[in-house]
Amino acid sequence: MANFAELVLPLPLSKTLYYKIPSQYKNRIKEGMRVIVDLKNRKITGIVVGLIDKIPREFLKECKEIEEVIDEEPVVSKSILELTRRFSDYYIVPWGEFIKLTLPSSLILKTTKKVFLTEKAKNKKNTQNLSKNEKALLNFIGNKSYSVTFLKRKFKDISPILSKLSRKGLIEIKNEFRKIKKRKGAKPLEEGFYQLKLETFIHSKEKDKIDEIIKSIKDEKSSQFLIFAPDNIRVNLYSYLIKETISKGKKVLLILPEILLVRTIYDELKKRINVKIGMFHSGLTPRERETEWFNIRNNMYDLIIGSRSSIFFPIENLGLIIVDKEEDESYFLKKDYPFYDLKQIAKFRAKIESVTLVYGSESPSIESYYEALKRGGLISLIREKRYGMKVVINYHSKKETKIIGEELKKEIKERLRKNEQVILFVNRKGEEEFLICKKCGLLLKCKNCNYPYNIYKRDKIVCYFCNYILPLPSNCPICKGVFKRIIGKGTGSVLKEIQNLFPGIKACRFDSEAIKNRKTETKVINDFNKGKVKILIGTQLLTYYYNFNKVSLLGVLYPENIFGISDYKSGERFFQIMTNLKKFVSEKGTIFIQTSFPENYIIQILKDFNYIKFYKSELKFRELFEYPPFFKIGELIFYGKNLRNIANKARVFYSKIRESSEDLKIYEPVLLPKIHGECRVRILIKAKEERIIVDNVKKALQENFQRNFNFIIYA
DNA sequence: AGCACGCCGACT
DNA sequence: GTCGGCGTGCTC
Repeated sequence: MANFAELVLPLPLSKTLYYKIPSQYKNRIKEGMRVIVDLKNRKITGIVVGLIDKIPREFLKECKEIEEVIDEEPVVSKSILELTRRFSDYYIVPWGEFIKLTLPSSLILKTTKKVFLTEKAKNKKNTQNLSKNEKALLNFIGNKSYSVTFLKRKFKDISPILSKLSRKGLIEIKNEFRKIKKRKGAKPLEEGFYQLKLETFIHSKEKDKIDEIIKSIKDEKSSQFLIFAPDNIRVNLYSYLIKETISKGKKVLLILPEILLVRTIYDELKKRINVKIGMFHSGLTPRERETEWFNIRNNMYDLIIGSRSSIFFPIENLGLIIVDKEEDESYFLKKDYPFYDLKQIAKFRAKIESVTLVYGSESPSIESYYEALKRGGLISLIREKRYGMKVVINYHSKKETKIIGEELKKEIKERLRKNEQVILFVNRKGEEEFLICKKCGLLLKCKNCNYPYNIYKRDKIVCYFCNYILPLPSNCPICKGVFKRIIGKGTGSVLKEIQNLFPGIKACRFDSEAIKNRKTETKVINDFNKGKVKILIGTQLLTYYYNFNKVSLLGVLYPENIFGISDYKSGERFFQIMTNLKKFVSEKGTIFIQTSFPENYIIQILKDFNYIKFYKSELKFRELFEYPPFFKIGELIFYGKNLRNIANKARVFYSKIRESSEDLKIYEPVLLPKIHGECRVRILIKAKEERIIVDNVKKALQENFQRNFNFIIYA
């Protein structure tokens, strides 16, 4: 029986720590269970990752006892332990931080600081010569206890009072857990047999190819496939694959990039497959998440449809993982700490659990297509049917103040005359209005994020990045010049212009700002499909929808906002958006692209909308400029409040990694715009192999850099 | 992360 | 003179 437990803590701490197992827990404790331990005088939740008899001698005397074992059953499965361990090592993220990602946040117990009166204070000893405020606080607390944060909110400037009272021994501040909940989720359903509805929508030609996938699932191989097919064909294939997998007694995880798609595909598959389907996305409340998490762990579902975080679900006996719309940027998580690439994790998991991995897309990322061609597993079901669709490329001068040019106006007018509908695509939401100084040309930007301020409610300015709001300044802070308003190019501005151009015609915005809930969403969709709304002005949000009327004109405004930015992926991104938008255009319809850069190669490629052609030209570009898939790029971002600190770290790291003898290209540290008031410094490292980047970054980081950086690889 | 220890500016 | 700012370092 083990005497010690090796624990991982949800902290940016790269080591595991040892704790003694009290005898009453020795029988019960297992790897993957949560425990409560004392760490430097505070209580935290740890995860057991190992049970051992002996620990290194030097730890013996500082080794404390585990205070409580929370779980009856492990919350982190063996394979998730393995997955997170390998992955945290790979991405240089503390193991505990990664395990934390896999659990519903409510399972990581948090302590709050609570204030109690000591016996001394209760007996009114030493309370005579206290200040008015101190007396008031003691009276307020009385026999109860309050959290420090609550008191801070209730009374102002309370910190000095608390520390004084505490020094006088009149109050005590203790760490206490919020209620420990031991929920187990719903009970699993009784074993039942589900009747699989058989459908015959798969053509024999396609069937041959997908039989390979079925075989891989059956043989428990971790092979990887890419299904290159339009939306409807992919969904058909998925439902076939899902049925086949489930009929072999295995489970399926289907990952989609957006909540909305999760709901849509859930509804769609529910109609087709008669099995227990679980749905999980970021729209669930914490309580719902926890329940669903336990339901999944308790084997309630055969198919789980979810967003990104689903990749960490404790699904046993998994046979198939599908990542749909694999090209979607949101799978590359660069917003919160730690950064990670969902597809990378899916690959690790597929390997560890011998699961077949399927990517699906109608416009695959260059990297995935390249890999599928090279390593096999490409299933191409794009029918090169000639569309009668017309692509018009129209020059629109940058100096032009009108958003809708004359030509486009004519086109729209023509459709309206025929009582046809129009979709206009703009890549910005809202009604942007910036402030520019007439005299010195200063564009007013947010001090936290460096994002230009927008005018808000006539007399205020707002940063749409961090929601920082300020009163509208009357003069330029630098030269005291007068501000001029610059109208932006968001959906709101387009709507206004459309309303001026075509009075009496009903037009509507379709972006995350205009579509705040499902009610407005369905209303807009219905109004459009019934023909009440003639012109729909939407952002990229449109690409996640299937259920719109086809239109005879799709207007694309300012596409250079997408392909024009200096990012090796921007061309690909634009082609993908256009592929997604194409589905809204009727066979005889027109795609009208209004741009200041009509000669750009990506615009020219749109003329015949051929993925293979696009792929070939893009691949050549990637090769020439040493971008993925030929070269991998490691991105390391140091962040923190104090720029001097971060700059130091970045400098030390930079000089260290430059000493490495390997074939690396290292780019000098660059200052990035602030996010949430934090400074960021970025260093890029290029090499042919991921491994070379990882190893060298690790070597250069060493122990002194345990936190305050994010690392991710573009592969 | 959060808590302790340690060294410099404004104050009862 | 002290209080308290946050920079640095450690946690079994």
